[in-house]
Amino acid sequence: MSLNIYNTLVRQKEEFKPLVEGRVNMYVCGPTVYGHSHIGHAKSYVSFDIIVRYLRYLGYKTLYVQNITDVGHLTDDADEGEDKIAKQSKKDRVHPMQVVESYTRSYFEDMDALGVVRPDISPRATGHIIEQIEMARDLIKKGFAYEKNGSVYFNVAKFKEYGKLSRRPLEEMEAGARVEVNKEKRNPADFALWKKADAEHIMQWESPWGMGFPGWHLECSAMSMKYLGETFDIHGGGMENQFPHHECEIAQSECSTGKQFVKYWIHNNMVTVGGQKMGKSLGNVINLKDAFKKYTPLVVRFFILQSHYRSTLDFTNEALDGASKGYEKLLNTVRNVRNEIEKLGKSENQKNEDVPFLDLTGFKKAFLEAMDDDFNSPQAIGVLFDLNREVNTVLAGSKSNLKLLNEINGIYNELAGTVLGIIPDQLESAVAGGGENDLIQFIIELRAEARAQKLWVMSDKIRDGLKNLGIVIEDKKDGTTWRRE
RNA sequence: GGCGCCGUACCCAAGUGGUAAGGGAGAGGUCUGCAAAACCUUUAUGCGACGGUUCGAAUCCGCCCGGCGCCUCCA
Repeated sequence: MSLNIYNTLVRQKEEFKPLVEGRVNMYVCGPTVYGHSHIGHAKSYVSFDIIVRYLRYLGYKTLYVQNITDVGHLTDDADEGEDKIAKQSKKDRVHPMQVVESYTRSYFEDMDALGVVRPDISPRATGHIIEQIEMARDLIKKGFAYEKNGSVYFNVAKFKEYGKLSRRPLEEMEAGARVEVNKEKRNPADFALWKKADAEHIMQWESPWGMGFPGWHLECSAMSMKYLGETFDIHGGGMENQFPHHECEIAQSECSTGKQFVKYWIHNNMVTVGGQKMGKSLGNVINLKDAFKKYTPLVVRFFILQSHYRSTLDFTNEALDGASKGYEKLLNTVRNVRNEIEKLGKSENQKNEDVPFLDLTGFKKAFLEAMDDDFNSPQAIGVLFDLNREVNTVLAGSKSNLKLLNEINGIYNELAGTVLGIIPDQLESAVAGGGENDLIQFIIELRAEARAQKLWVMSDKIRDGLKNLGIVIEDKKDGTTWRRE
């Protein structure tokens, strides 16, 4: 089977064929850095993270570009209102660039915690003003844009295919339905490539049309094409950006180059909170830094991957708690496999005889088939749990050997680790030595003696005490193991 | 008003023509000094309602009900 991707452009799954054999150029709309990241960012970037991870797993040399928007988004309409970053800088009483810097760091901090692999290039809009001006100038020269009072607008009427992504025919759009029509525009649907800046506007640059700043949509076109070429393989983003953002990107890019802009458009769905849209206006935005206080980042990641990227994800404590338990179950098995490997590695007895049969190849195949089908991570995780059950059975039995366990460990590392990114780098081992671990091991030995003498009150007290310290004791046939909660 | 999505057990969630994955929770059992973990069994003749197409539909078509999103900044 081969990789199939749901392409918004054609509204169906298509077999993935890169423009250049063995290579993938991919761009994803990044965050506007004027506040801490929220769970919506988490869903989006975790989703695209497994797409990048899987493409790389399949052997594609993947160049992943994700912008940082540090200027240009306005609070109301795309072309009106206040600059959000400028607004935040006034509120925090710091320079806009300081706002941008601190929230950019915050963003990467959160994404790192979620195990999101960093983009190869994270271009900033303010670092590409020249490219944006150049593109606007080119579009004027080619007759697709016009200047009016120091601002530059894209003339939507000049691009017949406008609306092909979002399937909104221009003539059916109600002009000024909710936003007052800008008098400078020839057509209400025209959008700004460049905006004239007032004197008090802090972030502004010199241009052929006077002092100003770039329009919202321009940065993504200018930066993606700069690093990925005039036509590239994949462009991703949130569904809410299909219109107008991505539509405008297509219009300005294809008019500028005369070529197709993007081959596959991938859109991820939104997060809801208690069934309601999450948004600033509703005041129900959940920041990641807050969410992480209650759920570890990898639980959040696992929770996200347990639903498909094109489905909405409802963020509730009940659902998170369920995911948390399931995740722990999966991790427990991986931990036990590793413990067993260390233990067997040290012992003389390799227990080679009668090794149970485990169809690891079959599990791997099922996993990959799920991922091939438009990155169906929930189904892939289902396969992992099927495998889990059989591995637990092997672990509970007396028949296993190092070779089999190493193969099992390899599969977990490959599928759950490399592809899904849900196994932490550091998974404590109860067998490995080291200061605190030795101490815990010593306490467990004391308890073993108490148990040998049937001093149940004492042994239970030790168990409870360790539990209160976050250390869980498990008595097994061949001894006691422990793990941190 | 225009465009679009969704409705699967108590909760979360795959499945898009061949007879309901997986996780959580619940019940019973095995193991255990007791726990915990793990394993086994069990929990939707049923996939919002009603019609239709088909040998066969959760899956396709129609209609209705309910929820949500976009059209305005948002991942």
